[in-house]
Amino acid sequence: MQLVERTSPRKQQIEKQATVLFKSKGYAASSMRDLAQALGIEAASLYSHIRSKQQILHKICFEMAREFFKAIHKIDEITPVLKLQAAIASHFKVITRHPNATAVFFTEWRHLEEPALTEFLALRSQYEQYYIDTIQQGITAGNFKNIDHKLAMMTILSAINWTHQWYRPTGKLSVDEIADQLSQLLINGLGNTSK
Amino acid sequence: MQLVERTSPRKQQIEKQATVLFKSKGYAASSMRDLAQALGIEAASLYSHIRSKQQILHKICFEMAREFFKAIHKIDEITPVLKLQAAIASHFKVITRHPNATAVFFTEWRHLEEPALTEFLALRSQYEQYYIDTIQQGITAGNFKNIDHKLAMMTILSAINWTHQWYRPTGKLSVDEIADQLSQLLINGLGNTSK
DNA sequence: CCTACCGATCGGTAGG
DNA sequence: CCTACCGATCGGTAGG
Repeated sequence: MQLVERTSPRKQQIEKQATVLFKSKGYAASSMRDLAQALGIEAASLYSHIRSKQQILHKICFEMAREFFKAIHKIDEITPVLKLQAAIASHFKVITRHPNATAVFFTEWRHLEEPALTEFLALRSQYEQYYIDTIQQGITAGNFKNIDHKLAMMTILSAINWTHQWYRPTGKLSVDEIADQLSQLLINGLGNTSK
Repeated sequence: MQLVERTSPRKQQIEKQATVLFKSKGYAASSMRDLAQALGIEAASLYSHIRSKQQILHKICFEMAREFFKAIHKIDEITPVLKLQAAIASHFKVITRHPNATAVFFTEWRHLEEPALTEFLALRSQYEQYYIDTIQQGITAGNFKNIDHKLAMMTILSAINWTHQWYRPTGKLSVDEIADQLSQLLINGLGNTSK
């Protein structure tokens, strides 16, 4: 007796291929015929496994949203500096673990149809609030400069999110080295204060 | 006798409206019928003024590329720190002056057809190289920490580029204040070193 | 998973 | 700037 609804292997395969396709061509420019061809079947056959093109996008976006929230929930640091460092590292690692899905998440979410779009934006705001709060705490505690919270949050998140554009597992820097250098750059700056 | 080829007002109007449309729906999801409707004419009538949908995208992307290069060419600072500060401020100001066109530039360039796409990517690399070189100079001079050049360049540019997502002329921070805080955050970091 | 097909919409042209 | 229209392609369904 199977109580948990499982995703069939074929469905997973379709979703995975769709993720690759959406990433490379964008959601709107990706056709179901492109997707079917990549899988070696007819377009009509896709609909035995999936409901619609939109549903695939929905799944990608909301699964990634969950991954980002999970990353934050694991953080058990107390001081603002350590919290922010941990958040930067965890967020970056979600991107490295799901390079295609996070790329779609970042660039294609706006093709979500209502009410999913509104729900998605609410989740994003909620996530951003964690960073704003942490920055606020750091300013109050005297650890951070008194800088506009939203500007600081946007700067930090955009820097991490942009890694999906250039990070390659085969690059010379390891995942941990990039996470460290990102934290270092964002928290301590590029300037050399020892001189 | 008119030697310089001028863009007719109607053509400009079409391109401006297309920029707004491409920004809000994305290039692929924007139809020429959408564009015509926004202008109160029939889709077929657009082609008296413009050659194709692709040509409009091409113009937007390459005009903005020129704007960004112009911003850099004006910089006459000598020290790496001042050069970088000036570059950040100038780059951000191009975004504030062309909020719609830069949004399309950032998100829709990948819908350029060859050979324009390859040409565009070459321009982008060339532009990025200016930042990499400046960072390299700063490291050599001992002004900057010894951090991966490409990572630093990507972090800086992504932070500035992302401003198009949240900057509003009606916000509480002025253009100069944002430029200052961005430079401050990227060069000196969020951390409060005075404590 | 296929064949056959639907109505809708696409970018663009002909000709005025 | 319009009417009329082209061939191509779209997401998706019916029925097996």
